[in-house]
Amino acid sequence: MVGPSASQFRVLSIERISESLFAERTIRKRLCRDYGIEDIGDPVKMADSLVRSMGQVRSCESGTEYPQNNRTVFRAAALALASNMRQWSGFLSRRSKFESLLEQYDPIAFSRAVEVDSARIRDVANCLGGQTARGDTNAMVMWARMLAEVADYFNALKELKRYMQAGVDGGEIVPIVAALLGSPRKRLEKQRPPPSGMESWKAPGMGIVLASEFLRNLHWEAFKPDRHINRLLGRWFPEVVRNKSARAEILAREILYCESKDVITGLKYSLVGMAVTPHDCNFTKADNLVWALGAYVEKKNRESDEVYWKTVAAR
DNA sequence: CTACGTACGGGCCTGTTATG
DNA sequence: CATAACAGGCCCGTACGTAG
Repeated sequence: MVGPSASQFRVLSIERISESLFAERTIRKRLCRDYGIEDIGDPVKMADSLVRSMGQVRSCESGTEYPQNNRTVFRAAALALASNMRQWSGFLSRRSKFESLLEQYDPIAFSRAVEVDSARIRDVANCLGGQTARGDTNAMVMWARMLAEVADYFNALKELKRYMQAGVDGGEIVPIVAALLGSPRKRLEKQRPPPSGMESWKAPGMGIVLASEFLRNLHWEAFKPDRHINRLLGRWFPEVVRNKSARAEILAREILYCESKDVITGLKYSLVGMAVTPHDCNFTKADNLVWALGAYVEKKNRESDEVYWKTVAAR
């Protein structure tokens, strides 16, 4: 094996990423505008604000803890779908309208409203905008109908997680559940059927990527394997990608009974992301910052040779 | 044969980036 | 400056593969 000795390995440098995110004036201004954060000069503190503004990391000081009920689940699903292929900052300006159209994320009220009000689906789609608006809206309706039929989806999900946990490393469980919700295989569903009221564990409108976003909205720590993440991690940590490849295949095949390239790739980059996150940083924060770097600074085919990692002693 | 799974390509249709 | 090309995630239909 080439590279650093076995007692050392490379992890993301949150400091370097933060500095690079806010180094250039125009990009700094755009990030401040898009996420409503203050330009206070200190990139590490601004990165914290950015991550907090993305709303997926549980913050200890604010007491905005959501109850573990179907409304919370519907909110997490709807926001994940709302993030699909659209500029988040644009959505934020229409968010309150979106929330009233979705009956404040009450799945029963929303599915009833859709039955009664024939224009509701179109209104939600118009509110979302973008190429996937119709598909995302349809998926939200399916989520609402599904949740209206299930007593306690959140708890069912926790039980599913506990069941899937067997024979799996701690950090691997969230990507596995995301992959399962994205493309559940029949064999697995026979083994672990969905709660009564649901035909399948399939998360409407979501593959492994959006399902990771969904779980993160429920404050499950995850690395969402989207295109920016895959591209940058593949560029920065090619040896880790190679190392995780076999593990991702085993998890897909033996745990999920799935051979899909999409699922294996998604699992692989989730594992890579977690492996290169430093100890003092949670996965969601690292993921949010790498994503922002990919979306705003290190754009596709125009990546710099900046070093975004550091070498640390083995765990 | 059935049941199930995977690969692949087209469609969606807009904001961003490249090209004339 | 206007126009063309592309990116991005998911769904669907089709073709094909494998196990029982």
